[in-house]
Amino acid sequence: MRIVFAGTPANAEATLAAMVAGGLDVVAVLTRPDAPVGRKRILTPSPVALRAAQLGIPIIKAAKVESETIEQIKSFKPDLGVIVAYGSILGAEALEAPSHGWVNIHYSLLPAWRGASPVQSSIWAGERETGITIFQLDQGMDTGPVHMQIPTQIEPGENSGSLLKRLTALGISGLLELVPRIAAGLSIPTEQDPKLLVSLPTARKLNRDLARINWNASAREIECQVLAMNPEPMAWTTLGNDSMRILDARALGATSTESLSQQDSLIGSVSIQSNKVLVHCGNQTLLQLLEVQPAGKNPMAARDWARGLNESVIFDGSK
RNA sequence: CGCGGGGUGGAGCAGUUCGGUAGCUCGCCGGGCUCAUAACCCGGAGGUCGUAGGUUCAAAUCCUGCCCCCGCAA
Repeated sequence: MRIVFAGTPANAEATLAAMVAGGLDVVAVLTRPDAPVGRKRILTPSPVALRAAQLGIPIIKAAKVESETIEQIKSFKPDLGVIVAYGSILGAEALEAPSHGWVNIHYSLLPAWRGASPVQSSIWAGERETGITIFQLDQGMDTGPVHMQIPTQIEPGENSGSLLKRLTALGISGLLELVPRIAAGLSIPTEQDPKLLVSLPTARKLNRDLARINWNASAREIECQVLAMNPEPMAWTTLGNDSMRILDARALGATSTESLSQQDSLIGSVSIQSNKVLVHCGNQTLLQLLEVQPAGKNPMAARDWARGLNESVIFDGSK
């Protein structure tokens, strides 16, 4: 099987590397163009582009897959396309470029959480199980027929970064198993339930506004939000004029609000109890901060942050 | 030249405005108290205050150059 691989970020890069290491014949790589990165806006190739270059695989860089790009793809005479977080939609013509079409590794159990942010969305929703789905790409948004799925538990306290790593590994093992079956014509994908495709929520693309913490929510809801947003775009709140990122936090059991003073029970107020940094959230719940990052500082343990405080602190309560 | 914050013993901070030989909360080491402890008490080690130069009797503190880290924005 001559395979064209499309992808852009780190998890796609890991998948590409594993495919090659696993003996798959990747004849070309499609990735997004170099993009400015960081404060200095240094033009940087995507992780996939860097890996492909290292592996000596021809690279096609394109932001949109249009006629010229499609011709380039076709010139490699691919049998199958594999796409992982490429970052752009493939039209009908592009879908037909490889003779067996494209398969996509999606990081949820479709039809749940189709869309741009399946990993974050499932954590934010507080779900306990997720997984990977490898499906035949069609023109819809993650609506194609499913080749295989591998479920996995979401561990307590697991954030999007670590979950994505695990799902990437699952996707790789699934793909390495699936490709030979596709080549042999043995994998017959099953259609997704059309009713569920419509009724289940989609995983919308996250942005900074969605990552802002509303302390009126319950501690458990905020915990899920914090874990979902880590590492991107990272949950945050404000303290006066400065922003502060919350990297890790846990909702406490419902029992510990009693010892708080009146003032400490204001929404968003921070108090210290037996070495725990607690924020009073909505519905009489408490969130224990574990790791934070004030603007301009490096990430630090919440305890360390609290140590340097001179006065009582109240986060801005709502948006 | 996008905007902004910051570099002070292992950690997080104060001190810089109005120069005068380093402080707080922890951690660490030793000892004590305790049934016990992340609690408490006593003692101790550890810092050329990012770096280079300048001003001064004297610089963490004032002036200049440089390096590094980070938030926002993109």
